[in-house]
Amino acid sequence: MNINSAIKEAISKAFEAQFGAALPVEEVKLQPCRKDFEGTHTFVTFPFARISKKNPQETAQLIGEYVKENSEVIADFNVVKGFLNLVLDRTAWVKTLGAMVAEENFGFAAPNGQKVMVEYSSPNTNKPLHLGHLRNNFLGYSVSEILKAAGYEVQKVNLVNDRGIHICKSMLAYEKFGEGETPESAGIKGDKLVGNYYVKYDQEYKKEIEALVADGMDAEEAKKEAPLMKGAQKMLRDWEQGEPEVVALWEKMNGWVYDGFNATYKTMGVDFDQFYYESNTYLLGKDIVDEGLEKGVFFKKEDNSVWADLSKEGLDEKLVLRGDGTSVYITQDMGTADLKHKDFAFDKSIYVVGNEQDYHFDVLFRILKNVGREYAEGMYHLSYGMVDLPSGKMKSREGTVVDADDLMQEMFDTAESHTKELGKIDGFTPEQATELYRKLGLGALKYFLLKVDPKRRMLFNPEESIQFQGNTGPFIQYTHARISAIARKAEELGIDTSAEVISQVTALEPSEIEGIRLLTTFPEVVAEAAANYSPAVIANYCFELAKEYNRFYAEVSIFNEEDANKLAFRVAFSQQVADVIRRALLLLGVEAPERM
RNA sequence: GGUCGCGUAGCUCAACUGGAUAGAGCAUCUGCCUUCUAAGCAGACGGUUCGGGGUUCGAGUCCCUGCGCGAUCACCA
Repeated sequence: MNINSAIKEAISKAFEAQFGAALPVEEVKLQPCRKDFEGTHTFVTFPFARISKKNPQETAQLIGEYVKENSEVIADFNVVKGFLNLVLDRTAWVKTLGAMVAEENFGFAAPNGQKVMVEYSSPNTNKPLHLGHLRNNFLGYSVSEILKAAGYEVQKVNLVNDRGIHICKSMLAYEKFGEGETPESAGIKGDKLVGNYYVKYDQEYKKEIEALVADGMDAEEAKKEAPLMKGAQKMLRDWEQGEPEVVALWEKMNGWVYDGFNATYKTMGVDFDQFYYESNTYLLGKDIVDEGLEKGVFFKKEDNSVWADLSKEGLDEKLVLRGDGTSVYITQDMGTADLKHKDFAFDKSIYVVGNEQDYHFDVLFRILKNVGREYAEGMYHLSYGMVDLPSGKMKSREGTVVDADDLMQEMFDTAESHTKELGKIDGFTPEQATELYRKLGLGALKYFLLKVDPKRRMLFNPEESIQFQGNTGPFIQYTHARISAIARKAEELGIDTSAEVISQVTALEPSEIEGIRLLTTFPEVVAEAAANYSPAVIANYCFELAKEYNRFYAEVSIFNEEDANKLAFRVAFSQQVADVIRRALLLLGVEAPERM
């Protein structure tokens, strides 16, 4: 039984009976009752006074009288101005819990037949992953899991930026200064090694510019004329021509980077169903340019360059093909969109990309609509804010980035020292302990990055940001571990939590009622998180549920309870909370330990 | 300068999409381990929701305006 729809139906009927007015069930909105009033659900009557033809207070009173009389789930009510507060019947709560326990995967929706593609991560292969990538990856993974839970078929994809001038810079620096170094010989991860040469390139390039300027050259000209810049550009041309030696070097170095990335992805706990590589897609999109010209949505300038005129939509003109016929960034994005749709036939296509590309995606989606791509209606740019450090923005070339591998390792170390300080490591094998530190450290980090609304930019202070108390991943994990201990003990004692037994319970504690009420909202929470592409909704829910459970845990004894029915009910309630916490955390990519 | 986003307790964030007296965590202070895990619980302290107008039964939320911060406005990706 669904308690929320039962209430809504009762209210809808009350409108019919008391006012002869129609109020469809879907239009009945309930909100949680404020703590200072008696009841759990509140119906606000102000918007409906028009329909009832009574003032809000009278409306609330008359509805209250009707539902108390006619609905089995409503035991009592009180009216404060236009607010109708409802007190539900005990047996309704008990049945509700029973129904949740019986339902497999409570809260997750049945398949809705829709397909959604989520693109995230999308790294450059010239440098290692950093803190900003962590937010991207955690977001993309979590949103994918949330969409699955909401009934979608999800395809996670990673569009790897594996070509271009920036890659050539690393390659050139390696060729000039590498002396045949390999990840094995240097003893570092492949992505780190390649990243070092990207930095090396920049250092040497700056030296060349300085030298040229010292010889009297203009600074702007020096940037163009520096041999390293010339060399990188030549290398890019050679690569595009398929020059065997350049391609071989490119393959070798990208191979190192992928080994490094795969290790980092594994540590992060993210995965992909499909990879796209820009080296395969960078020539796509030109057919769409032709198509747009034919349809008259693009126009050609005298130098043969092709443009989209978006001025009528409040934007500017946007170049989609250079005068020499070569592509720009948006050209290949247009082509890749077609490719993705051909591969997966999505109803929705999500791009998890930082907010510095808001304008780019606005333009891209409009162009695709203008050339008649119906699938463009389902495209969405999941734009997230940058992660700033106390020192300001992260700049990879200035070495102020927080490396993803290093940060995760720090988290594991911090989790280890916390756990040891608390003396909670008894009975763990070394392997189990390591596994626990991994779950806790990663849980703290993921939760920290995901609990904030994606579009907000956020501050990350390595010393202070990560805590293990309060509104944190480990707090929620701890709640789960506590309940797991209860479940183990109940198992040992052979507690019978069958529906028959728990339905015999004769009284409920306020914290049990509030806990069950929170549990009933889980399906709506999942749906809301999916609709808003927001893991923060799930995170906040987990915290609220864990907090409420901990209150219950402190106030109510389980195994000292003499009434066997109450005892069984509390065990069942606890297990249901643990189950929802566990599965909600999984939507964030966070694992819930059995012990900690 | 144009466009977009953001501005809530000392700090980090919520606020069910317009509902009641704006809530949590951290920090500070006070209690609670002989009882199922104290990474916990209870309490205190903390607010002109950036300023000013407006819309209505009701505004942190919507509209206008000013201020501040950020992003973007490339034949870069």
